[in-house]
Amino acid sequence: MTVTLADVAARAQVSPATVSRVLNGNYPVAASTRERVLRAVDELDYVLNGPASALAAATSDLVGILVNDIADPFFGIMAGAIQGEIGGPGGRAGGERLAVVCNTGGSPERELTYLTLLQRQRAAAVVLTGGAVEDAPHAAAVAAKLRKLAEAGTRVVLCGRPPAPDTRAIALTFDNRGGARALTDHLIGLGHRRLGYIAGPVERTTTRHRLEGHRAALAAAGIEEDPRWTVYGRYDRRSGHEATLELLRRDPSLTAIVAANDSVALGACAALRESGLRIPEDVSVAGFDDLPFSIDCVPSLTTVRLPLAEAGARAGRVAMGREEPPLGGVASIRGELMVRGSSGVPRGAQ
Amino acid sequence: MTVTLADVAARAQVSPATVSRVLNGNYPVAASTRERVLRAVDELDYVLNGPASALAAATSDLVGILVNDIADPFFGIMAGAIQGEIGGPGGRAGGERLAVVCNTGGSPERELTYLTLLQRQRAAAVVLTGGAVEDAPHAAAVAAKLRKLAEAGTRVVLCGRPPAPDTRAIALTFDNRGGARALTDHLIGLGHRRLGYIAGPVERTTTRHRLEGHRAALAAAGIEEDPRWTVYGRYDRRSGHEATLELLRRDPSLTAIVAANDSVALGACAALRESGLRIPEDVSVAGFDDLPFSIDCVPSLTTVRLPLAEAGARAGRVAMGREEPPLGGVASIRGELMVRGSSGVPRGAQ
DNA sequence: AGCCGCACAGCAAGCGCTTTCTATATCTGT
DNA sequence: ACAGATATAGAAAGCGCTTGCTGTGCGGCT
Repeated sequence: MTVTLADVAARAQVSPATVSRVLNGNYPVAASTRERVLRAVDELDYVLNGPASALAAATSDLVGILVNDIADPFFGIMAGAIQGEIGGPGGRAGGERLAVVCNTGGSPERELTYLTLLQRQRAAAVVLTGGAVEDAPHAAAVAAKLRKLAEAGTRVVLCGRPPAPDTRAIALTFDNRGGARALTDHLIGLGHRRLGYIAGPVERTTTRHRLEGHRAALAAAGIEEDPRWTVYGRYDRRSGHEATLELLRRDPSLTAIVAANDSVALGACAALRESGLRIPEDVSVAGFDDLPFSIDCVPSLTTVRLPLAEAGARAGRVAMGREEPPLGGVASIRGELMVRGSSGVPRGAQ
Repeated sequence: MTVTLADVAARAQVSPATVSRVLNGNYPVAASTRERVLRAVDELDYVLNGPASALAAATSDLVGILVNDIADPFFGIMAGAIQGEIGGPGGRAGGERLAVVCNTGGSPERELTYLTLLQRQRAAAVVLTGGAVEDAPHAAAVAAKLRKLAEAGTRVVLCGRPPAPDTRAIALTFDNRGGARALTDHLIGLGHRRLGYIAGPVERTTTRHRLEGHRAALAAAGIEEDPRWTVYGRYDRRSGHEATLELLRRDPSLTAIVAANDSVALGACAALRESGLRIPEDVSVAGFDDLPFSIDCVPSLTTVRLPLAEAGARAGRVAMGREEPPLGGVASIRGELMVRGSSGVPRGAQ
């Protein structure tokens, strides 16, 4: 039925062992023999049996990439960059590895199940992207899983995610706090004193860190925050739209709205416009991440650029052991404030 | 070192066979025994060895999803929907399958290599999304691969991709031609007579079909097309930006620009604005796909909505054998014209 | 000339699981 | 109470590959 190593061996008149060695190229084989084998492989259209190979060699060429939302370019860009370095077909790496991205949908259980599935497949490496969920039991479960993966020889890298203590996982973390701080500092510098904040889901680290940075800026400027100024939502445009209307209802005198990310900011812009408010004359808007579309918004979005592709590439290289992990296993990656058209001097402050 | 089935069996005082049956749940096992086994599994923290299992059972629980560009929401949305139905962890499907998305970057070789890799892993199913490359040798190679996959028992589904003849692959195709026709008809109906077209990469089916629809509309209206009105590019905003400037240079009297997709349209809008042209007063713009951000553009984008999530979900179900494939193995999925703010009556036509 | 070492090739023992076939209780019906 | 059916557990034969160890022939060395 299906062609096996033995068939190839028979055809090439060599032993299965030799065929295996030709295919893996990690053992001396005479050129003439090699050629004969390769010809047989070709003629028979032989395809290695991955599971069998993985079983015998006790390793696999699978690399898992976990993302929260595959439809969100934030993750797509990172995943693409990681995959580019993993090798995958065409990657600059030699060995062919199957980089697979797994969509957790932000659900802790799914995350855990995927990790188990990857563990089951004896994945060569795993990269977890995006913020973690701040639920103690879950965090512990994930940490335990990561520890176990590491023990089994799977390299674990966190990309854009806070370090996981007591784990051998390498962490490339985004400095969300610092970026948010710089962003709000900028707004305050323009003269804003009443700033609404549209946060992401409460339980996520990213949400908390960005909010903390925002609040640190307020505190530093001596602005007392009104609890009505913060609304929690999701990381999508719809959430930004709804939250903005809510914010406007609570305090129509807001002069700026800081969004959890660019998509949310986009929704916020739409809501403001529908409410008859001009950006930035009436209300300034700021996003986070600097996704490709941000520059094309009208007005273009003031935001914090996160080097997603670079971070992903680095994570990929580290996962493949092609780059030294940062000292201490943790690196903080800074964002860059991008001041654009959506932020301006508040009305009245001239 | 690592815990195996045998260890669990020993601990539960049963045979390995019994443990396997408990885990797979496809053979009667007494409740008391099952419980004992499960307890042992738990205590030992046993994780099944995927490769070994796949080897013995001659099937795997891997499902491959091929996308052209993982950073593009067009693919992200489809991939997410497919994955949702594949089961994956948390999916409504019971069995846990590892849905993996592979990023081909639009490269034919990568596509082929990924297919081989999936064949090597004995994937349970493969879903190919997005347009195909119109290169005869490559198309033949892909068709051969798909045939081989199908022979090996892998279910093959094409989602948003033209049918592959001589293949058992199920195809859910987008009616790009029809959608483009409707879109340009709309523009012509508004009074436009000089329309620029920003196409995608030349060699892609999607590009050709959309362009054909556009031209069919022109022909039906008796408009003779000027070759200067078409520029080929890529499916991203940058390409739209550049192409628009080029179009404007070639013929400043254009009153409308039809873009290959929404991202391209976004870039086109930016270029027009930079050129001091108003949308739609001076130039109308139209996109394709209706990605989430399209409605938030300023003005909001006239485009053709493609039911990406629905199509993906359906493809996923078909791939899992949970839904009957369409008659003849091919279904055409229509888009819906979304008339919004970016298209209007051309200047002078009042 | 004779011996050692090297460069290859083959043997065979698993890797950890699934599954067919077989064995042993435990029922069921009359 | 006994034959036949039923339910459940085990033995063992692989699945297709990798790899440590064992041959074998050859050139180079003294």
